[in-house]
Amino acid sequence: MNTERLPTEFEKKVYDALHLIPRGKVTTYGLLGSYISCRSAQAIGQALRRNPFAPGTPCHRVVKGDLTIGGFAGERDGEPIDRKRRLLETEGVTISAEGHIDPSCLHDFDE
DNA sequence: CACCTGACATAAT
DNA sequence: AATTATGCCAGGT
Repeated sequence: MNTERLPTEFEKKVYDALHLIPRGKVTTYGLLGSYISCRSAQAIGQALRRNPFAPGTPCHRVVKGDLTIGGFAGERDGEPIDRKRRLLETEGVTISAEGHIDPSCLHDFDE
């Protein structure tokens, strides 16, 4: 067994950043990347996609730079996305019918 | 709006 | 160990 790999420092940063996000708020991959000094949002998305701590890690609180839902559970559309949407709304995040998240729900790491 | 490029990390070969 | 392929993207043309 032991087919699972250990979480890397990079992933730890990503998960830790997620824990900094208060309930009812969301952040973007760009902001997260800026916080962990990573200019690649894709690497972050990959770390979230693995989500070794799921569902303990609120990966659904991360959205795209366009304030769109983005993807979830490795899916860019489908039911997972609908669940993510509902989850954010349940936590207090306002989302438009087009999938656009209210900018007031964005969380800043510098504060 | 569609497409390509750039930047970063992991898994697979 | 090195290279290739891929991945909840971002930004620019």
